[in-house]
Amino acid sequence: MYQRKIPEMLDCGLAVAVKVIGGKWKAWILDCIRRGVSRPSAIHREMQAVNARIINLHLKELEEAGIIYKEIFAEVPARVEYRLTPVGESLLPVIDVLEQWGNTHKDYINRNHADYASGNCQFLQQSN
Amino acid sequence: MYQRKIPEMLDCGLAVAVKVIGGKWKAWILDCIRRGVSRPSAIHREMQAVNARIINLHLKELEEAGIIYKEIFAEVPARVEYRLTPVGESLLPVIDVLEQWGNTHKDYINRNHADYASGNCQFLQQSN
DNA sequence: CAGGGCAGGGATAATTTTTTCCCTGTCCCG
DNA sequence: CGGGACAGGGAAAAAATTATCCCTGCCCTG
Repeated sequence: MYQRKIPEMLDCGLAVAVKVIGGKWKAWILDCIRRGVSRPSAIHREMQAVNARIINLHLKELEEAGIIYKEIFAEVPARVEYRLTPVGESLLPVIDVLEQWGNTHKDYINRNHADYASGNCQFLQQSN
Repeated sequence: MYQRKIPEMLDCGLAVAVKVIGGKWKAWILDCIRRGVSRPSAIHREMQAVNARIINLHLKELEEAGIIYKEIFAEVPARVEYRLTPVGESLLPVIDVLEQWGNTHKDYINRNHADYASGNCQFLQQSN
């Protein structure tokens, strides 16, 4: 693990939530697990675009946070499945809220971004 | 502005939402503005811990996304106030949900993190 | 035995974000 | 005029995150 040089402020609820869900692929991973795509190799297949190494790192972070946990079957060969902890379950509706807000406003935001770049933003005050 | 080398995937609502709210200090800034701390210098005072330069960068990003806009009063000396756009307003309940989830679970998460580090995590399977 | 799926991680690089430092102006007050 | 509040940004660094490459083992199948 990487040793932080600047301490985090995890006393604020928002900071904690963003920390947990804010990783680049965390939400996607959680969505996989929620849908039952729970084995590492399955998740890797599902997320072709993302390097397996990184998915593992994110999985570990989610595990450290207590959002998911690992079930290791004493089979041969050993099988691993990730599952949501209760707190992980409680995160799902939050993700849904984010997802829904994003879907509702993503066009606006992307358009605004483009307009801002070209100076056409509706909120840009004219300098007269 | 920094020129991205890897394109973003902003078709997913969740990615957009995280992008908007995920910056290190964005939510804090939005909270300031929501509470009426709307002038740059006032925000800087409120967020002593954070360098003014960064706050400005975040403000610009929020502005580009169309979450806030700048009102420049033609006074002398020029006065600036940031305000939430309608879409920015619509983000507030989302932030509240995040904040509330975080506050409810931050102790668990911090504890779990510590336990995980010391091998005491309730979800850690024992290797027998 | 050769090859492949599976779980996992070290070392290192690339990219992105955050931070620091310091500069430009304008204005007001004393 | 000197000092300070105000709005803003360039340049470069440090820090953090994400990405790439390649390795270890175990097992199974052919």
